[in-house]
Amino acid sequence: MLDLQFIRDNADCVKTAMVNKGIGDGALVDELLRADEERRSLISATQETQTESNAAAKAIGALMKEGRKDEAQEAIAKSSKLKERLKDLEDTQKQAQERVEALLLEIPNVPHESVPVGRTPEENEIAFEWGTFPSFDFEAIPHWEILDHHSMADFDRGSKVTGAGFPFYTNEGAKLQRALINFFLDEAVAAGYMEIQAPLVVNEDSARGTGQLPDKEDLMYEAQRDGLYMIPTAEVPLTNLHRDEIFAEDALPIRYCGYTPCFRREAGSYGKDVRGLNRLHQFDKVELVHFVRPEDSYDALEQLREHAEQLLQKLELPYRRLLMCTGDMGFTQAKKYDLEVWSAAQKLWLEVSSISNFESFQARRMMIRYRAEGEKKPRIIHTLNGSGLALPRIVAALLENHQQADGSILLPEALQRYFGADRVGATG
RNA sequence: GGAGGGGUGGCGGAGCCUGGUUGAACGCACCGGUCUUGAAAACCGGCAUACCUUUACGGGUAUCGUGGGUUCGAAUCCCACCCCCUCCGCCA
Repeated sequence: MLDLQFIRDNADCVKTAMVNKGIGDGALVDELLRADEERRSLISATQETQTESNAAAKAIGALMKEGRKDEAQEAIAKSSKLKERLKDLEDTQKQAQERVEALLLEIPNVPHESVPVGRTPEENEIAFEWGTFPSFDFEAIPHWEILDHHSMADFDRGSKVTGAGFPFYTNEGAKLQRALINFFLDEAVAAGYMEIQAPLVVNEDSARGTGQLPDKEDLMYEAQRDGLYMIPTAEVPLTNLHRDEIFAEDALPIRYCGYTPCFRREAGSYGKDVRGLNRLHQFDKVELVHFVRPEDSYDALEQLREHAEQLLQKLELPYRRLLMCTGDMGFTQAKKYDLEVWSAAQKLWLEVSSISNFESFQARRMMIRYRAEGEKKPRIIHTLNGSGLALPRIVAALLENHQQADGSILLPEALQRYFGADRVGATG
């Protein structure tokens, strides 16, 4: 959420941001400002009455001590009346407060000035492309056929045991998963990230902290009986790790990496482009998270992006980098890149990483702060995260781009020692 | 799952039975100052967070796990929930 004071001072800027993000016409901002004015006047009124009441109670205490019972009784009677008024004021003030908070949660983050204004995915800026498309002297086979051919995954039994979108990985398929996870984690640790193994379910406060709640509850599987949510990404536990904390300045930056399965309901997304590994309810991902000082967050964003791109280059996968336009970047982000790999048989781009700077938007809600050298008041930090990387589509791209005429898949050199062989399906 | 104990400021730790200048003793840590050639010690002072208000200085309100309640007044009494610890049981 945004700083209320910031919205007060920059109402027009926030309205423009909402329009550019395609979230309403900014009328919400005026509504919020009105509600806030009401809230503040109610707070003042309540506090005045409270002051009066506190003073009265103190005076009664003094009278009782001195044994002046009659005077105390008189004061008590007077104070009781005050209390009724206070109760009413407190109730309306609380309502006003809740209203402001609810409205505040509906105001999206303001895009960074470098973000292109646009409404649709077509208006995302293709900022960079790397690698060349493979050329085959045979018909390129889609990854689901390759998986089947080498018995690397079992979708049918996954459907039987759990449901669509929950495949089993088998044989070399399972081993390839493990190889990729280790590769991604080792690369992250070498780049200075601390490895974390996080809980796979989180409570409601955490889901709210990173912005999955309210609004996006359809995204998550829920263990209703216990009030817990299965994580849609490791971003949720890794960022909430420091909820309600105040860092010393020299503790920053903090950089975490974590592997977790991710669970997404993906309600209503059935149809095309969901074949094979394109879109699953459960998938594996290594996530990268940064906690940084505000002045460092845009450098951190580029570092994060650079790290993720390095992984794709080491995997020898042609990819492109998109700078997301205002309309396609989401509610909580200030700036976001997507990395997409080329799927050589499907002949389409698959998103494998999403790298975002949230500035203070998440951290404010989670009250993650730091004390700047020589400053009394703690400041809100900036948070960022990025995938490094999401597995299924990487597997799809590896299989499709690196397939050989003999049906085997030649693995990129960086991955071979993790996989323990130079190719998948060596025996044909 | 059963029985008991406990959650207080950056940390430790009083206060709770017997409600009344207790936002909270005391100690440690930390910051500033005096002293000192320098340091240590000693001494003096400062040292939570959010919000409201004020041009500013300042003033005010709330917060002792969380949320309700009792009361003129709650860290202190009552209820619910969450978390931690010890013992027993069960179990990877």
